[in-house]
Amino acid sequence: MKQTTKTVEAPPVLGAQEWKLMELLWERSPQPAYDLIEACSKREAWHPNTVRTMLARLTRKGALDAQPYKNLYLYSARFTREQLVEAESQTFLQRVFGGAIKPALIHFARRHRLTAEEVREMKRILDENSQPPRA
Amino acid sequence: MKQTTKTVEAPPVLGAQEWKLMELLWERSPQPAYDLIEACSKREAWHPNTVRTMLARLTRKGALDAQPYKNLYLYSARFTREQLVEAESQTFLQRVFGGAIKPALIHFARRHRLTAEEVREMKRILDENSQPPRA
DNA sequence: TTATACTCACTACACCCGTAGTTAATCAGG
DNA sequence: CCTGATTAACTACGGGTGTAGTGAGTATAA
Repeated sequence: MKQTTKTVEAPPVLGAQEWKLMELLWERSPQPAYDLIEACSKREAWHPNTVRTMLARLTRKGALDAQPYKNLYLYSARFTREQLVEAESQTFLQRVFGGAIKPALIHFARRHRLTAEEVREMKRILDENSQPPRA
Repeated sequence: MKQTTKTVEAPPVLGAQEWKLMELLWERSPQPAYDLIEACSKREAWHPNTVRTMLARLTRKGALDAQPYKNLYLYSARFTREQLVEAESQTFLQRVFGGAIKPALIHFARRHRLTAEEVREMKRILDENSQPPRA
């Protein structure tokens, strides 16, 4: 069997507009090009062909799965939003903070005012996720 | 006086490699191309011309200032690291989290294990920055 | 003063992304 | 069966980025 080293496929890198298109696919998959074009022409005022090109590229990149159905394709996301977010976050961390999480967290916490409620939530999450992995 | 609306210049968007080059300039500015080429050829194994091209582009983009000195240029960063980090973070937040800070913070806090010390620090920062600005 | 070794400038090229026009295949209606 | 509408495919193009080759000017060493 033809099988390379890379067993687990890494999610591809997306551009800003491509993210927006993916959002639609995460809301609902699969979808035919028509629906996506419809939605995009409203939400983003994109030309139909623009959407089609993006669909083709996203498919080629492996971000989407294009399943033939009658005379058209049904597109669906091949990665969850979480997976893409994770990948993009890694890239971002690497680029901007040299991969270190702490300065990033500090930066975000400093730059954005949070409500008392949000602060409580954050603290809770910090506690949940900071237990020394003693097991 | 010729003065457009945009008084405060926005920092340009940088590629991944460009960030690495900028790091050198943030460590020390100004620097002649030679030193940067030297450093890059060690740290990143880049071809001298590659570095020069990047310097030219960064200068054209307004990320660097090229000050003539004798028969060469002294390059210096025109924005602080903090400024670039801020800009890049905004873009990232927008792309990936629709501009919302909370999901981003949650994502980062969840995905990365922090030491107890770091958790304390984060909490302190959260407290510092969440006081309702009552003054 | 001439060759050498630097400096910077200009050019190249592949691939990505945003945006869209053009063409070919096909399905549905008359 | 022919026509019109729709789908998908192919082509295009400008700007960005990573990577580098080539050329032109100049300061310096021999």
